[in-house]
Amino acid sequence: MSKSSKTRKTSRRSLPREVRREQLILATIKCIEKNGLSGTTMAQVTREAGLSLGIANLHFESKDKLLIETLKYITEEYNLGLAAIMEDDRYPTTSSRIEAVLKFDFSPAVIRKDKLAVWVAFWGEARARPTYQRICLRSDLSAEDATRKLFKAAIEEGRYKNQDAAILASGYTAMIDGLWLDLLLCPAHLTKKKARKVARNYLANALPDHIPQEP
Amino acid sequence: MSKSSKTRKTSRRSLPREVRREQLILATIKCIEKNGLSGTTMAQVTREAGLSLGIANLHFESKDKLLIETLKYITEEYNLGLAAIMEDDRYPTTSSRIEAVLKFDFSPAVIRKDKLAVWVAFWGEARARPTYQRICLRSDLSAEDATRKLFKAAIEEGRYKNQDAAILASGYTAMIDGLWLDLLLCPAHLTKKKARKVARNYLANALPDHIPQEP
DNA sequence: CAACCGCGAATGAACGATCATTCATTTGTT
DNA sequence: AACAAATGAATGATCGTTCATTCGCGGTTG
Repeated sequence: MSKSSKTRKTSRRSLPREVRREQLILATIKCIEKNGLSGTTMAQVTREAGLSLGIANLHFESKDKLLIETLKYITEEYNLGLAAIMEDDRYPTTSSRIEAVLKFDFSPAVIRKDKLAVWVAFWGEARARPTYQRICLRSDLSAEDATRKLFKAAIEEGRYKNQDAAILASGYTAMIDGLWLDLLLCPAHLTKKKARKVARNYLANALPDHIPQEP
Repeated sequence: MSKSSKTRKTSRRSLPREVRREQLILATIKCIEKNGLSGTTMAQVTREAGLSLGIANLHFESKDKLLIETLKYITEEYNLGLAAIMEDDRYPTTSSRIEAVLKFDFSPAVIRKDKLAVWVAFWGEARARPTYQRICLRSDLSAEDATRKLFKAAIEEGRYKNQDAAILASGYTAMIDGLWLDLLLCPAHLTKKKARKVARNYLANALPDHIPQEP
């Protein structure tokens, strides 16, 4: 009871702009998971958030802006997580850093169904919406850039024959996207554990001295 | 008189049901490429086809049915192409058959932008639409089943260590999906040639005695 | 401490735009 | 002439957006 001084929030009507915006973005993610992007309406989003119809247009200018902020929310969260691994100096070896990326890409927070559904939904509309495409592209290039640096270091350390860091990075990025898609579309056929094994097998075949087949 | 004389090239107004249906499906593919799935309207589809507004509801029962038939059109075309390679007895070796699959997956007919746009658009809505999901799933499992058989044969021939046909097939399918996505979203960054090299590198690392790094 | 007030956040009914669908009518084929 | 295919204006439903109104909060006053 006395633990928190903010327990009187229940009947509060006004909240800071940033709090409302995040409430609405989280509600949008849930709606996209349940109804798809084309089935997501302002009425559903605001009802999911437990707020009134007009509030989304109050804090975001339009539905389009709300969707764009939702996409940014998801991509930035992922890219920040990846950047944290790249900049963390507690990894002593290239090998351990690659292992960390592999673990991160299949961590519960990343492969949550609702977030995967948002990625895939925006991919589907990106070609027709330049803004979506730009955000997806930036995120994709950022992730590929990070892994390319890692693979380049590994290739130099291991003197692997026939390996090209750019090719490996493109392949790894594509495989992660494809595995996320399959986790979403065929969860009964592709488990999280198997997906991780598939990705590990790819890296283990390319960089055998850095990544073992079994962890 | 005789029914065989269909060669009347006059600007017929009436055409067989199946011709009309295909005209509309092809127009739908173009519309999805240009406007996305949520931006595709009956008015746009019928205008793209050069026909009147009401004709889509005449030959398909509803917009939903038209979209489902469009998805089936794309997935069946792909799966038939893959099945043709699997059943063609002119391939003397497992190796040559895998090469044929690799070539097929990046052939001009398969990676045409409009068709890739349709794949990705339906992936984005599949989670919210059981019918879409079922069609995508069936196609995915069919493709994975074919490649798994190929990889199983290769593994037995080559006595590779640490390779699992099911894992390889899941990885190959995921990578192809991911590369198609990147070809669509970042054509400036990932060329067709590079994408093919990425996929080849994956198989060459896993099955070095069957697939060379360079063709 | 209590009563009051003004500001701005929040609300939701109403509006207008968009779109799938229908069907009476037109037009081509046999 | 009889039939079927094709047309497109009209219809009704859905949804994003607006804005007059409501209501809670922090500050002020007595």
